[in-house]
Amino acid sequence: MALEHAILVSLLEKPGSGYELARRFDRSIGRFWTATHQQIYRVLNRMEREGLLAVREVPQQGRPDKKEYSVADPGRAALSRWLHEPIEPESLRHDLAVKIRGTAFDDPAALIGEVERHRAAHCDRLAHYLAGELRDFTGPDAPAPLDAGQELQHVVLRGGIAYERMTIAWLDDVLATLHTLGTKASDVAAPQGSTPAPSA
Amino acid sequence: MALEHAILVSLLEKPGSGYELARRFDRSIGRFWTATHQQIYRVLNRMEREGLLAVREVPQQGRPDKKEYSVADPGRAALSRWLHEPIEPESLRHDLAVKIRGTAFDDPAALIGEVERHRAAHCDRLAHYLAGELRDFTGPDAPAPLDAGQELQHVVLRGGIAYERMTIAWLDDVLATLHTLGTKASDVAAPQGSTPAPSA
DNA sequence: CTTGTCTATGCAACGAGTTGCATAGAAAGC
DNA sequence: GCTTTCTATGCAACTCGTTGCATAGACAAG
Repeated sequence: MALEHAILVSLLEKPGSGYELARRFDRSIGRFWTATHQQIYRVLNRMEREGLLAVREVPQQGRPDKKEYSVADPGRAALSRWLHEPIEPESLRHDLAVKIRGTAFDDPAALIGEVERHRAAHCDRLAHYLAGELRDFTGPDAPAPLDAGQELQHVVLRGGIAYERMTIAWLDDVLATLHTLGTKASDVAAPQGSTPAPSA
Repeated sequence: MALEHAILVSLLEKPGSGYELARRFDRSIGRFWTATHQQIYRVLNRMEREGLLAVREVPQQGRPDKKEYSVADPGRAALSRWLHEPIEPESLRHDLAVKIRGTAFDDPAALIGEVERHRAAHCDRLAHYLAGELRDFTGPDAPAPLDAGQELQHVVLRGGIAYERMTIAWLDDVLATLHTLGTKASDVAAPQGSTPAPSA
């Protein structure tokens, strides 16, 4: 279970409540993992039961009390053990790629809007990552010599930036392909079923 | 549920049994999705019950009989409906990125082997994709004018190629970072717990 | 003064995905 | 003769992940 390890890393970087973790996972520049607050609360409870985490009730005023979690020694040991285990290179699950191949059996032009939406979302993320990089690592307000943790966060962020740039370029390629197919529209695989293609 | 849609696309491209689907999902050059045979059999059964697929028992000699699935009209319609729905841009879940950030609380040098292993795996995949591209799309044995389905498969494959190239370059960046941190080893975040760092 | 948003936590139910095991005939290698 | 590998399907049990709902006080906008 990698969520467990992601939580350990995040809590080592900075202790916090389930709510705060959920927001970090949502909005963190390093955005290397996603999880809903439900999942996080459930895993936090389990990890606390197993002694991996320590909890501290923090009373607050003007807002509900919170439970601040931090990593206990067994949690640190568990993380260390995981770091020394080999893991499998991840396998992609890319919905949009499924849609692109699926559009061979539908109207290619109909996918253009969707691809453009995705492209815009990836441009947003890229801008967000670049702003974060400037703020935390390469700008004038960044700490002068970065420590090891910051260097590692930076290299992960560079990965995110490279990913977004690559994806945007690929989506441009996809759009060009869809436009080309749109012009010579009629060589779409003939639908055998309920949705006959209007022959322009 | 995107597995359902991936199965529809794959069966439209070519009908086949659960076993064959599992192998396609495993080894397909387009490798856009992963699933175990268990999951595939279960979903195939459900989709058949729902009338999305048609089955044909195919007796074979020298090997067990198989059930060849193909897409029925309602399945085609379901795919078409899904293609016209917007989907969210996928969110990454990158174990290795978690490990990289986690190594701030451990020995950075210990991760080098792991990262090299991943790099090698991505190089293999890239070689595999490039071979497939040459065979199916750009080489002398490829069909001369590609039809729409092939163009779309090609652009998805180009995405896979771009992803692997980007990843390999990023892993080189990661390795360089880890080596740099290895030389100035002692500014690792001081462990507070059970694993004291050996000061080189 | 009502609606909506933000902080903060959680239950219940469901769906997605994994792991281990079982069956069973054919072929290939040791 | 034995083990392993390949084809082919499936059950059972489990964990992981999502969705909908509930609570509850504080604050801001209309």
